[in-house]
Amino acid sequence: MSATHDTVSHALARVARLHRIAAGQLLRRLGLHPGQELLMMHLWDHGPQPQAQLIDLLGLDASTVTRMVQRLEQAGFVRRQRSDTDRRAVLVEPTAAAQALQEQVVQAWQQLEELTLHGLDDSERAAVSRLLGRIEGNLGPAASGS
Amino acid sequence: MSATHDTVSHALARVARLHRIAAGQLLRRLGLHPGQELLMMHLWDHGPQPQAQLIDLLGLDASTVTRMVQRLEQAGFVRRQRSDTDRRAVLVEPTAAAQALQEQVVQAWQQLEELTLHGLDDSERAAVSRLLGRIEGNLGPAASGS
DNA sequence: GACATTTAATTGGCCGCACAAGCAATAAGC
DNA sequence: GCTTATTGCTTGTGCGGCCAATTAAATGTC
Repeated sequence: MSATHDTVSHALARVARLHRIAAGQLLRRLGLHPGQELLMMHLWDHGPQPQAQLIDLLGLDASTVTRMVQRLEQAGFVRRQRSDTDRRAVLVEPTAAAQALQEQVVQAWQQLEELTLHGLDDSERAAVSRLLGRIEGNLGPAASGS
Repeated sequence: MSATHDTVSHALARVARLHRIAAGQLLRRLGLHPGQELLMMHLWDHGPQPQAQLIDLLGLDASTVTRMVQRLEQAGFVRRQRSDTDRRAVLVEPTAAAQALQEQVVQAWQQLEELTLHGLDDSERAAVSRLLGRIEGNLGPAASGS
């Protein structure tokens, strides 16, 4: 197969894109765009919280989260509220509409998970988790030499 | 750690983003944006080819490739040429400037690969490749049941 | 030949996402 | 107190990426 570089990096990029597309198709009918569901899930899990927290937890850029939250607010899924104790912080909380969505999102996410891991047995799934974790550690914060 | 859903899907999304950021940092100084290097590599590997081919090979949306190629052309890395045999097709070919870049890109890509897989032994690396391949198959074109 | 159909590419619109720069409020140093 | 970081968020800009709709050329059908 010619390809001198059938690297993991290539594969990772391709898989991630396919995965994102799959997620998009599942989430589309719920009115969410891929990426937003991660934020919403954090909100559902940990309750109302300042954006700074979301930024940290999701590992996203602050500007990304700002705009994502703005759009989610416009879509009616979250509410924003300036904190009293710290007037620059913004608290984000899910709306009732979002609560109603939670179940469906979780379901879609399970579908996606099953689609992703279809045909892999338990030990293989464990291996995937473990290896992805290792890679995440490698690419993570303490980004190596220099 | 609370999180009820530490799914592979979550991990995959996070890892892919980290990976993309790492790629971005390595490619930035070369004047390329993450994603473009994949296109260029295909061009280097398989020579001048119509966009349709690139779209197919990369698995990207046609519109994405159109604009990516436009930007790469503006940046001076590719040339576009309407095909004589098929007047709607556009042939894309790397420029000399791009050729000069190839080596550095390949190097950056190797660095990225090493960073990504740092600390994993051969068998683990093989496992990553194999498992990603399986997942890619699952998410791929013939998207499963129903 | 005249027609509909498929294919190649493009454009418009919108989102995720990052980096860079900026603004306002808080905290730290003196 | 006043000045200087530092922190939390926002806006500007630009690319990757998708989908939907459009144009133009090539095929296919009658």
